[in-house]
Amino acid sequence: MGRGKIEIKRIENSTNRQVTYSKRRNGILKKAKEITVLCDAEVSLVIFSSTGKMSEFVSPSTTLIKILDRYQRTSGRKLWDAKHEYLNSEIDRIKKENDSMQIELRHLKGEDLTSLNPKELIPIEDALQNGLSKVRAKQMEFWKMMKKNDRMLEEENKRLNFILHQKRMEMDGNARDMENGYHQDGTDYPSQMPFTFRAQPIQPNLQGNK
Amino acid sequence: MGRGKIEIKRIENSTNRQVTYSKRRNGILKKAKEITVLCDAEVSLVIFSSTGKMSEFVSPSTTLIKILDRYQRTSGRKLWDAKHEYLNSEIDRIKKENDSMQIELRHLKGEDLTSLNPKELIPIEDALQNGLSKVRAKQMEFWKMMKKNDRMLEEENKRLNFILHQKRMEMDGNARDMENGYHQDGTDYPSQMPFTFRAQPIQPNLQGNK
DNA sequence: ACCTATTCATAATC
DNA sequence: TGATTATGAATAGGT
Repeated sequence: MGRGKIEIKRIENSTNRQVTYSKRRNGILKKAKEITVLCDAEVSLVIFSSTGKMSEFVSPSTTLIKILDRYQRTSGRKLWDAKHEYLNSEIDRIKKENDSMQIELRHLKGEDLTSLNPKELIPIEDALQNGLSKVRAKQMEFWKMMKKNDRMLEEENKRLNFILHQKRMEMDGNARDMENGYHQDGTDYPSQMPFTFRAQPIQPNLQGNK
Repeated sequence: MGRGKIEIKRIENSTNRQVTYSKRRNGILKKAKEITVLCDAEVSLVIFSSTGKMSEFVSPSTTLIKILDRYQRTSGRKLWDAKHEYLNSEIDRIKKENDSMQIELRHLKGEDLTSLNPKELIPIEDALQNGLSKVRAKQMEFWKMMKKNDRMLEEENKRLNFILHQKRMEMDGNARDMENGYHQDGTDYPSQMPFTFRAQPIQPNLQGNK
């Protein structure tokens, strides 16, 4: 294609070579784009000219890294070294751990039981029973704490009401005094404030941390 | 180029797409070879078809790894490190998943409950209750199956005993015949073995699979 | 997988 | 470099 046929061998004239390079590089890039669109293929293309200039194309649906990853998996050849192998093995290890936990969780939730035989159901039942009693013990604990707290609040309430009542009585007395012309400023007020208003609510960790 | 112009967009007909893919892939590979020879460029080309088949070309003067190394140096973009980071983030992600599952498991087993408040205990209790009832339903299922099996075995037993009894009667008859001078060697011994010893237990899948 | 009309890429030239 | 164009290559559609 072109004004004449050319042999496929190194173009000796460097200018010519350079020109041909540009044209053909564009051609290949175009073709690469086209095949990705037409055939939804995944392409990665990296070209270095003889002068060291780089051109690249990667299908928009992916990345060079993903393609190289897939390359390794498909071809079996390794591009990355020990570090990556280590990380990969680590991922495998954790994933396995994950899977077994998932299975255990499922079983505890009563899912996927069909694959189990009666002997295997026993420890699951035990675990559930045990967990349930522990959870309920905890709830009981909370319950008792709340009840205790309730009682204390009630008592406190009574006490406050009592004090309040007394206070009212005093005030009535003062008011009568004032009417009788006897005056005094309120500097003694703070000491008259009931203790309980300063007390912190008695909740040993009822809300939990979190 | 071709019998008609085509738009550059995904070819919907899959057969057609596959055919076009093959043709164009060959075209690109050829062009890649040509440019390396004509312009002594370095090319790496990796293509995955939509069906997952891989094709590759790397200039003979080099290797994919060398090209990728050069890619990193030239573009400044990191391939190995990026891969590294990706793997690390993946590990983090899975580990987090792991942790949350572990916590859930612990809670279901009644451990680490101190960090929870009463409201958080409810769904755990529910899950346990639910799991327990499912596990017990499964056990009940097994139980029924076993009982049914038992009944069948019992009936079978009765039947066999009956047959055995009949057999003995017959034999007694024979024995009397023999005592009357009618002899025969002991080849019939096996038939004297109670049938029941040969009967296979009827277990419709009691062990489950696995 | 092969065929061929057609479109496309590009070598040569300016 | 960039544009032009004659020519060979690539390939779409059909068999």
